[in-house]
Amino acid sequence: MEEQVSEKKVYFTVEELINILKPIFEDENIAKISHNAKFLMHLLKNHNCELNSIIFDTMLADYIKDSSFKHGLKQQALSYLQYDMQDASELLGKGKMMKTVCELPLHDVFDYFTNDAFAILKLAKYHIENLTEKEINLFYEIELPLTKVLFEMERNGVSIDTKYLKEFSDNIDIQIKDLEKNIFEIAGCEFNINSPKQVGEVLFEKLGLKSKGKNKTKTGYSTSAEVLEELAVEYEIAKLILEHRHLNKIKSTYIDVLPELVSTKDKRVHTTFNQTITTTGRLSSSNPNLQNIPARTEIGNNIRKAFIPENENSVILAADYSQIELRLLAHYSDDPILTSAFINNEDIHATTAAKIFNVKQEEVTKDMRRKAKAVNFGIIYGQTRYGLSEALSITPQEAQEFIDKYFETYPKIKEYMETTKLFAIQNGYVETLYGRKRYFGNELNSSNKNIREFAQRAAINAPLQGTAADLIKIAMINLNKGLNDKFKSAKMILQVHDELIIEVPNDIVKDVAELTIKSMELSQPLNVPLVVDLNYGKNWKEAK
DNA sequence: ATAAGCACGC
DNA sequence: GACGTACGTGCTTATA
Repeated sequence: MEEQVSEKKVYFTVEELINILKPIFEDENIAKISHNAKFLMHLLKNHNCELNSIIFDTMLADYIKDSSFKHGLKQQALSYLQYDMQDASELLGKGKMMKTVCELPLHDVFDYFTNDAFAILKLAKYHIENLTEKEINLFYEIELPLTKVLFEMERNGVSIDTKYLKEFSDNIDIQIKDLEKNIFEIAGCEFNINSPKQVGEVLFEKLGLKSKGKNKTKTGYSTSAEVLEELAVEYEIAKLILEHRHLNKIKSTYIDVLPELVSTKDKRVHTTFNQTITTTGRLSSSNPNLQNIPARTEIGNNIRKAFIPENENSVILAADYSQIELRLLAHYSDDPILTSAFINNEDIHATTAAKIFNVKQEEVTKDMRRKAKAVNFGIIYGQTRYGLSEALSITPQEAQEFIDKYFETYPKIKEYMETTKLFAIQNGYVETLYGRKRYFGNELNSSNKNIREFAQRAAINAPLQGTAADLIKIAMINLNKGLNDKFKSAKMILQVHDELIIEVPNDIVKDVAELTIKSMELSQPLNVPLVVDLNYGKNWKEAK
């Protein structure tokens, strides 16, 4: 009770600690082993200390070994070493009362730190002994070098036009208020439009609207976009609620949040790219998530105007892979029609449309192309007739006909999918071009049809999505090296799964564009061309 | 704090 | 008869 408020006792400062260790951290001739090196690199860099010569990272190694688990130090120590490590919260407390290590006597934290270090060393040994040659290769050729690239990208951050967002916010506020007024008028009462529960009660009880399809969830009425869209045909209020939801989503998730996250130090927003989260090998982005900035709707797309270069002497350059997963499907299946379509640079959805509708390429209508696009898209995910019927608003029977026709057209794709499933069932995993594995446990043999078929679809998708992830990671490593060597003033700032965003000074934009395409094409590793689309402009929207 | 419902991206 | 596209993050509300 004696250390209630005001004066926190500080036993030592982070600076003191880091300065003692700085000569070691920075010495290139002293190899280091870490758990989550990127986090430590940020911590040290914030105190002007580099972390050089990281030769192993137990978090990355565990992710490579099996992406489906959590990769925390404590979990790993328990499962591989049978160590039950002290939780940080036992030492520091949690919530508001949480202390920093500086507020504890050194000898109290000493045990904790030495235990950590000891566990990391033991785990590194464990992993090095257990990683296969292919996994070691994935580790040293891709994941470990990528850590450094991601670190630099996170530190670069991205410049945000806060003035623009403020105006946008005020503007959208007026529209939201307006919608609100109209909705309340039709409803004949006021309620919280942000509450699905209240929306359901108003629509289905007070107003007695009838939905044709299902409109129930576990807990009550469903007011999902799917349900509201169907209602919107007949009822104005459903349309208004949809619009309200959309505007509110855009405002509360992006417009009002991004400006708050601008760092006072450099006026830029710094995301975290998580390297060990997804089961397929993709990155994820958080705090904020800059991989889900709106793109589909006009209003959402305008958020991208807020992503700008630091000054007018630079541009935002965006480069993305064209149809990378379908190209990988062509590569893996070696299907002659799909492969030749890519080699001849055909419009792939139109080609598919011509085949499944039995018409000539030039007779393909927009609607046929739209349907074929949905089929192509669905194939990558092992989509069922039900999913496709939903996507196209057709019956499952009709959807099945499309799928049958598709496999008739592309028999080698059917074959590839069957082979992949069989491999997964026999081996319990599937893998990417670079040996990244995804395991399935017992799911592929589950007596539960849902679990079983879900796992089968994942087995089909994982090599495609995962290989695409491998490829862009390699491209990022190459590009980063090229930029650091030749174009120091250009900054890689974002990755969105098949797209890279770079901030480039005007005078070198042509050179950097060329380097980017070259880096992403990767000397054409597939039996179909890997094609990169590139554009630049004064903001992210213009770069698309 | 946590769960549920919903919606944004690829 | 219900359930039927992969992978994520994060908002708000409601409940505890």
